[in-house]
Amino acid sequence: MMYFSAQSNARDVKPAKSAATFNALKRDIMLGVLPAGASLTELDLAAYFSCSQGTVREALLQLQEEGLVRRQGHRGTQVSECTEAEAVEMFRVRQQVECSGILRALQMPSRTLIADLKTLFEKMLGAAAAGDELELASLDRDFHRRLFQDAQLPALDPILHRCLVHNHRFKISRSTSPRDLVATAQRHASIIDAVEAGDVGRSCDALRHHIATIVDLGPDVFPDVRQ
Amino acid sequence: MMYFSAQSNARDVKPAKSAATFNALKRDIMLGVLPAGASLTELDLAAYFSCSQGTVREALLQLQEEGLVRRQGHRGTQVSECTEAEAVEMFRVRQQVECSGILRALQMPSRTLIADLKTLFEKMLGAAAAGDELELASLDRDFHRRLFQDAQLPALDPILHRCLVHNHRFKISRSTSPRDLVATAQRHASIIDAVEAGDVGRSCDALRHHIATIVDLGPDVFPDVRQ
DNA sequence: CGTCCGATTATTGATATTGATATCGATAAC
DNA sequence: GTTATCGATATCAATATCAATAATCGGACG
Repeated sequence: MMYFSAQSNARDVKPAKSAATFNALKRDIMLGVLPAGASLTELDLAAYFSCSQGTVREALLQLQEEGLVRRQGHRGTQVSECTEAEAVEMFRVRQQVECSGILRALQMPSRTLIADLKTLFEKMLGAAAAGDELELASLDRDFHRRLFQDAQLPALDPILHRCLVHNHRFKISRSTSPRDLVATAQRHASIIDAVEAGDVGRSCDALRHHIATIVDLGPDVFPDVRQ
Repeated sequence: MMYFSAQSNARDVKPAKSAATFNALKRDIMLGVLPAGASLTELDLAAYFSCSQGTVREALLQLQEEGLVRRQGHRGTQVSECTEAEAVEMFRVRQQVECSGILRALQMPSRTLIADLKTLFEKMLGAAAAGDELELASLDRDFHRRLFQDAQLPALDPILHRCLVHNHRFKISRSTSPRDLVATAQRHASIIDAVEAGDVGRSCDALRHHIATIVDLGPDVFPDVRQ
């Protein structure tokens, strides 16, 4: 007999019901099950997810914060578009923000940085081996945000997160066939190596190259990177 | 006798009650009345603004989306910090995003762009003359976002808005004395001139210089701009 | 046949109430 | 004296209900 809750996973301190709605919608939008432009009404979602309108609204507000939906008062909520032009600009923002971040992070990295990155790297390899592209993207966000966390620029984190979500959505929308997810995960190794070595220049270069080569956007987007 | 509502101000098409709470809190945070780190509890705010907890929550979620507060489940809501390092990085993001934006905008500007910018410019001069630094900042956001609107990159707009809000908050926090607001407003004239002339290169340069010289952050932040 | 006005409906906005969770201090056991 | 447990309080989360608003459709009128 068990007198204690089996679900006391220390991870995921957010067992909220709105989170379940949020995650389900996010998944469907990221995978294209809900196409851009699709209308979402609060009461329909509430009925579908067996929760109240307020809970749905909270989930929709979070989705809006990640740029996945667009809410207009009294005119409904629509799934946002995901264009290449926007993806390009977000990749550029990422390059700028993440490279500035790694410069700051390496000046005083937290003691667990390397270990945390390696743990996430292992999980990414696992997700890639399992063919779970969505989980791989989520772990990739965790990886880049963990690295940026040591930059001590918390106000920039939501911006970075937004770019990461849009980039992943764009990448998944472009993946016609089962890509080589393992190679995608493996691409983080050089970043970890450079950070572990404490080499600021090499870390910045590795990160810059990593971001520039996530998807092939043509030679004009990142002129300084030869792919 | 009045047969029509006197409050039918065409402006502010969002007469929502949560907006009033949002605006009041935003004002107090921007002006430093609510200092960084201050705790905000939903029920206290609901009592103060004579509305319900849900309404307050909606306002707080909007504030979080603008980066003015930080919400932690069951641990309250705190006013966020506003550091110089973050402001610097956000200025850099702005330079990147707005300059890319103006390049796209000038390829197919909407017919009302120039007129809209000039209208906002006049309003900025008015707010500056009235000494209303907060209104001037709000109009400055409208100006830059109107310009960016023609870039057709809607997913980037929330990022730009967030940077603008943080930059304005930082600038106001730094303004010890009544600054020369008129000069600040006047600084937008050269951008309008270049855009009206349709000169892409000059527009981009004007915008880049404008952003780099909003506040004096030292020579290392924007090395390519001689102030 | 087209246009304007009004009722209908769909949708979000607001409120009050109840429930869940975390934090902190007091108390008792060791 | 230290630690562990329990309970009180503060706070957020969720639900149900009602109100306000905007889009839509159809008929009357010109």
